[in-house]
Amino acid sequence: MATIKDVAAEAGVSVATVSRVLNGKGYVHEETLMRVREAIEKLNYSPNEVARSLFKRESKLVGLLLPDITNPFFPELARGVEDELQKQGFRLLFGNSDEDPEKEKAYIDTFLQNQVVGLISATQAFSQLNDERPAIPTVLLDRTHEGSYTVYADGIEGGRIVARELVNRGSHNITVLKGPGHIQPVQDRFLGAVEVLASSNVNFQVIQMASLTYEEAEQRAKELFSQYPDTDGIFASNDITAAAVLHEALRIGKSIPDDVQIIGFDDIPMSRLLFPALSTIRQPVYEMGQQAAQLLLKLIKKEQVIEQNIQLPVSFIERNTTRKVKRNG
Amino acid sequence: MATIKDVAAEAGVSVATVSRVLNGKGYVHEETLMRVREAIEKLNYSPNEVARSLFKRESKLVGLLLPDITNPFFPELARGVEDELQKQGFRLLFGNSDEDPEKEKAYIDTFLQNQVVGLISATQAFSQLNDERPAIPTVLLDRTHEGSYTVYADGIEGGRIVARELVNRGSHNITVLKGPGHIQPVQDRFLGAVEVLASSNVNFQVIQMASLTYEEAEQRAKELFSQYPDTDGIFASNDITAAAVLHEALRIGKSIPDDVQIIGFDDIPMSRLLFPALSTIRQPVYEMGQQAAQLLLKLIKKEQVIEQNIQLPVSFIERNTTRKVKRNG
DNA sequence: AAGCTATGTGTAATCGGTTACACATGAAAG
DNA sequence: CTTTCATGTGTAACCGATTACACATAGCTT
Repeated sequence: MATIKDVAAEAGVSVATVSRVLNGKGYVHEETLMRVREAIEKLNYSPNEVARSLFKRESKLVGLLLPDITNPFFPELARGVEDELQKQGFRLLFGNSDEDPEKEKAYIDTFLQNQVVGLISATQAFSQLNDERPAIPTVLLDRTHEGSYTVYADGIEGGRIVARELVNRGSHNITVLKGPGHIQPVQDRFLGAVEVLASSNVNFQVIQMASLTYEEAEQRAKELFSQYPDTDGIFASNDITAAAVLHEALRIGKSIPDDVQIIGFDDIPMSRLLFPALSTIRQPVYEMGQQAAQLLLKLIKKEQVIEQNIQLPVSFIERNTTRKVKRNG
Repeated sequence: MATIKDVAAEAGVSVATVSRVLNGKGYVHEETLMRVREAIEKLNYSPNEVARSLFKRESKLVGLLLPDITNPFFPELARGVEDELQKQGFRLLFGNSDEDPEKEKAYIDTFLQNQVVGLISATQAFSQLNDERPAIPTVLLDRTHEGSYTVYADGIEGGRIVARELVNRGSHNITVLKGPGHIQPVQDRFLGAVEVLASSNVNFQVIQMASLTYEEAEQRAKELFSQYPDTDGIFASNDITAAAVLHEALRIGKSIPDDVQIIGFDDIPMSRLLFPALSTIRQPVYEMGQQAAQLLLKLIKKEQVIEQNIQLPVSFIERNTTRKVKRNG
């Protein structure tokens, strides 16, 4: 690899001059400029970003921390972040933490050691790092935390919508599969749903889940149908859970949506491919990633940010696990 | 952030000594060691990886290039790679290229500028960079290229299995949705399937697709059923395509698998959740990622590698889009 | 007693950039 | 004719680590 010295020698100038043309700052004679450009071309030179980072004390890297890219909710998020950062020449250092605080810390440490200019985290553990938060711009994504910059979808409203739709479409006996309480956005969905259910004229019960994995959901779904056989409406907290519930319902011979309506949350790509296609709440995931990246970019450039917390709207996606609503009575 | 100088001052030694304890090489007096450790602890010091990289001329970073993490095939791959590298303290610089040579080049350039020690690429464009291949250890993943280190699944055998299963389970009129020919592993599946079909006593026809996206597949599926209404077996080239075909088949009232059998390829997570659950060829995706990482690690450490090309076996996953095979006639 | 070797530590060069500062030149201003 | 300023370029310090090399000390060997 050619260095700036090689280019300087080739062009017959000093390294300072080469650096000037590289960065387009300071005076450089037109002719010198040409010579340097030719030398760069000839040697196929491109500057060493590491040396640059060292001097500047910041890189063109951003750290992205996710719980698990394998969870179908996250690839779109990551893509939104990446597409937005990439435009500005930033690159992504990326890690899956599995919500394990140890791993989390290890990643953050090495990210910082690599002098990332910013951090985006969609992990719960991260948002709980009260003390010792990294001193660089940080945006929480799909998580919230007092005093942090955050981008998230309106989970409360999402939960309300689910409850309303279930009720409006005729469910009277609703079971909510409640996700782990320590995950804020999941908690919000639950709260929103309960708020509406409590003020509606329906029965409802809650089954607490320790995780939102397919495996646990399969188990809970069995319990659900044996414990509450009269359930005619289910809020599944996320689409993966909903998929498991849907499968179990079909397996035991329920007719969907006639016997039981099911609504998920997230609108991950597979939801439309389920059978029956899953009615769900759509979060604008890709856009959330983009917004987080844009917010981070502003923080990095120390531009003024108007909103510290960006909340994006959710919407109901009607598919075939809910009944058609009757119009005009 | 504290630097090595701060630590040296705190411990009353020179930076060289601190460096020695950091790297555990060279002589350090027991007592000095203690003092330095305490200073490190006290200042909460951790070495600047950028400065290290500059001097050593290599980082602890590996570049990972994917076509699109949003394609459900890739998250597992990425996870396999990451988990394996993470164990050895390597971090991932990651980019989606959309198979766009421009983007591809931009990513590779910046990866190199950041002095990554190795590269893993699952993109087609990359494997076609004949000249000007980066001079650092590189492993192609799910792609092949003469003279490169590669990790991939046995697509030919996978294609054969599909054809055999379709035929053995009673299809006589088979349509193959052939993926784009320039993607080697996709081509292999096709070749394997044709090899078996040609020597079997069945009719078959081929529909060429320009991509393997859901959108195109929806379109082609319509053509398929109108052009070849007698089709009773479909090889869909990947699971996403299979999902589209399956939906279209159900939409026009075909009974699956009685009227038409469908087999996909990849066994992405959604496949088991489709209805009917999709019979497919499973690639050991996570393991492929791991193997690629392990191979790369060996190349980086200049250990001897026995196989330049690692081919992993595929297997048939029987679910409900294929008919049960009759045993003992 | 002189010479070796093992141990322990510091000085300074180095990696490849950026930039403060000094200096030179020529044109314009007074 | 001196002063001033814009333009153009080079020298060298610096970012934060690593490491070659020099040097010092102490214990062994012969």
